[in-house]
Amino acid sequence: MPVESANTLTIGRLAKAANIGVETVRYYQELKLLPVPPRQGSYRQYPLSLVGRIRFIKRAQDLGFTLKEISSLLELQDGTDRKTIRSIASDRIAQIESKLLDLNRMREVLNHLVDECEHTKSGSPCPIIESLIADDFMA
Amino acid sequence: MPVESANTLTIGRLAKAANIGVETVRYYQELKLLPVPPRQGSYRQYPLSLVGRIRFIKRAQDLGFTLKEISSLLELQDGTDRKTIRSIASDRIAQIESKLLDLNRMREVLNHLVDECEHTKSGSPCPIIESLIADDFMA
DNA sequence: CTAAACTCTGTACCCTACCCCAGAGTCAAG
DNA sequence: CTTGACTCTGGGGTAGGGTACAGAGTTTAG
Repeated sequence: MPVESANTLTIGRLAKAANIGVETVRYYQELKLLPVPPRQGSYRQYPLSLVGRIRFIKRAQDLGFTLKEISSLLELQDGTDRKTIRSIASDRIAQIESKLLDLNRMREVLNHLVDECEHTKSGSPCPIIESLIADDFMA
Repeated sequence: MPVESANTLTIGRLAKAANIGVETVRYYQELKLLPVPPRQGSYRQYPLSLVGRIRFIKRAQDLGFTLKEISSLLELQDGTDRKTIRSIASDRIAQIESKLLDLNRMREVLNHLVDECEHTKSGSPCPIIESLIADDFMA
C-alpha cells in the first residue's frame, strides 16, 4: 500500500512543485541529472530535496549552462575531492567571464547602432541595416 | 548553354565566396532568407549581391540574432522603417542586458563559493557542493 | 465501489541550424 | 570526348532540450 510519506512525493507532485513537466523529470533522469528513486509499491517515491535540485538545474540553465555542464557540477555530489570541485567551478567562472565579454561587445555594438539610427537623417538608409550590409563591419 | 555570366555565380561558388556550405545556401532559401534565382539552362545563377546578403546574415548571427529574427530584419532592408528596426535591435539589447545581470550574479556566487571552499576545513563537506544541494541556493 | 486521475514503459515527435548522402543529370578542362 | 567536378532533387541524420501519446496498471476521492 504505497502511500506518499511525509518527505516524499510522486513524480507528478514533484514536477508540479518544481514547475516542470513529468516528462521533463523523466528526461532529467535519463541524463542522470536526477536519481531514479526506489519504488514503494508500484510507484516511485521522490524525496522532497529533489525540488531544490531541479530549481538549481533551472537556474543554471537560465545562466546559459547546458544540461551536460550542469551534470558535471552535480556529479561532484560525493564532495570529497575539493581540488577537483574547485577546478570545475573555476572553469565555469572562466566560461562565464568569456560570455560576459562577448555579450558586452554585442551590447556596445547594438547600442551604438541604435544611437546612430536615432541621430541621422531619416531619408537615408538606417545605419543598423547599413552596418550589417557593410563588408568591414565588426571585422 | 548556361555560362556563368560576369555578375552571377553558381551555387557552389556563391557558397565558397560567402564561406558557407552549399547546403546552408539551400537551407537559407527554404527559410526565405535567400531568393531562389531563375535557371539559366539547367543550373540556377546567383547574383553576386547575395554574397553580401549572406555576410549580413552571418554578422547578425554573431550578434546573437536567430535566423527568424534576421529574416524580419531582412524584410526591412529597404531601411525606411527605422522605428521597427530600432525596436528589434532594442529588444535584443534588453535580452542581452538581462543575461548580463544573470551571469554577473552567477559569477559572484561561484567566486564566493570557491573562496569559501579554499578557506574552510577540508574535513567538512565542500561548500560548493553543499550549496548545490541546499534548497535556497541562489534563491 | 467506481471512475477520474495518476503512474509506468516505450516510442515518436517538435524546433533550430545545420551536415551528409544517393543518384541522376550537366558542365568544362585537358 | 572523356572524366572529374559540379548541380539538381529528395531524403536522412545530428545535438540539445524537451513535449506528446499509447496502452496498461494503480490509486484515491467521492
